[in-house]
Amino acid sequence: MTAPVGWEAIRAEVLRRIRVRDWAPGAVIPSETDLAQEFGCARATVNRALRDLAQAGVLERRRRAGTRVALHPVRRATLDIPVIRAEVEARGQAHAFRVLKHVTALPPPPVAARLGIAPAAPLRHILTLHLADGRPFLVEERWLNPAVLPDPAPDFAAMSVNEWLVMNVPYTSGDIAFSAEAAGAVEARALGIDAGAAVFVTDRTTWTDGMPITAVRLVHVPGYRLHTSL
Amino acid sequence: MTAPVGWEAIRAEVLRRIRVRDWAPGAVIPSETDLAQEFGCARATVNRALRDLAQAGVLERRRRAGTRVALHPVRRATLDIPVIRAEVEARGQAHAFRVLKHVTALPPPPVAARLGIAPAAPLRHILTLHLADGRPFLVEERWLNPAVLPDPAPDFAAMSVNEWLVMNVPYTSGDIAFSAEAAGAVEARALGIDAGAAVFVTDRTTWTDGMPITAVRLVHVPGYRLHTSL
DNA sequence: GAGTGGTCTAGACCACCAA
DNA sequence: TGGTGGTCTAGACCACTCC
Repeated sequence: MTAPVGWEAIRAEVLRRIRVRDWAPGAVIPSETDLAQEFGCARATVNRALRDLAQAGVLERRRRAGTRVALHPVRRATLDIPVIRAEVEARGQAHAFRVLKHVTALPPPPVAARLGIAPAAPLRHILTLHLADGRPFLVEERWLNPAVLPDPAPDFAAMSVNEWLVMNVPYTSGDIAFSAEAAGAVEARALGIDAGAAVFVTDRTTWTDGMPITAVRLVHVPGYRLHTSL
Repeated sequence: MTAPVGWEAIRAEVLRRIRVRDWAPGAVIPSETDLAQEFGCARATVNRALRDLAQAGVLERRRRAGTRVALHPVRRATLDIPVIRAEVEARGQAHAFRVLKHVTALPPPPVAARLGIAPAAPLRHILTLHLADGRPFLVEERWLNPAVLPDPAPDFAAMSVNEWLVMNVPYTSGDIAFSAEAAGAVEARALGIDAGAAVFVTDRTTWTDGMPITAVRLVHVPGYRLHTSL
């Protein structure tokens, strides 16, 4: 065997051994120390390769117990979630948006529950239609915690809420859910489609340091596909 | 300032400086060497923290050019894609499946194109209904390259194709697309829903070393949600 | 050419946890 | 309690690329 050089080569070699069943699913593989000796490199280099594979879901590592080949190989894919404007422009289309509605109101109970706030706390309710080359792209329905807004509130007609938040309240934690739903009347009219058409929906809720920021629901135009690679 | 200890503390401190606009989007931050000196740690530790943030999409790093705060903060989420059986069992439900159809046939041109093979090459065409607690969960329509099957072909009535592939053809590369569609007649009948209902669809194509393995289309029962966190 | 990040080394200490 | 992975160090060389 030619000795692998570099942590990527070691990763490739480890993958090869898994593929050819040299190391079977569930089996413990040699320790970092042993592999470093076999490959003729420092343990840190082996560590780098194995850590990468563990993050990818191929290996499971536990102190003392050692490193095992994952029994139920969970494929882990990464999704890029860009600003809507960037997503449209990445398709080579021109982005524009129109604020359809902007009020302060009480959120419906499910939204309040998702954000973890009292249902009696009023939030900004903003409905935005995003356009790609002038054609409807998606409807953004957002409930926004007014506490994150500066005193002279930003002009959401100039910069979309989506973009303002990303630029001004960075790195929040949150969760996302994707689903397929039948378009409601409001969304259908905004998107120019028939009510009841199958639409791709993204529900996102974000916090920063435990403070709820926003709950947003993106209703994409029919035909939208969310892509990624393994 | 209390000196951060450990690469995670350094990552947190860097994030804090970005959040408070100490380092603005697009701006170049100090070099690893400088930060290591400031934090009183080795450069490798700073490197670990910055590399992690770059992978998360918060920073952009280029040799010689230095490290910049990302201008268009792309959120990067990771999706876990388990075996269907594991996904059902993770909900605390019992998994079962029925093979509805299993033939050798020519794939429709779009499928052949996606796999990158000649349209005249026959593939296995397998339609499987997956059940959760006895109720329809999803329909799996798969086109499978027969070249990956061993000579006594596995018994897909005992182990689903999905699971057999994951256990026997590990770590392929591929791509995934998610979309919302109106249920077709066949899928609707199998899932026990009305044709035209909005269904969540996963399209996955996988290769190994450039050899096409399979193209699969998962049609989920209405109400299915794909979850992840940021 | 010079300065950046990318990587590797040889060694060390520590947290954890199965035996 | 010993062996494992997790991390850190201080130093080094290299690849890349902007100037």
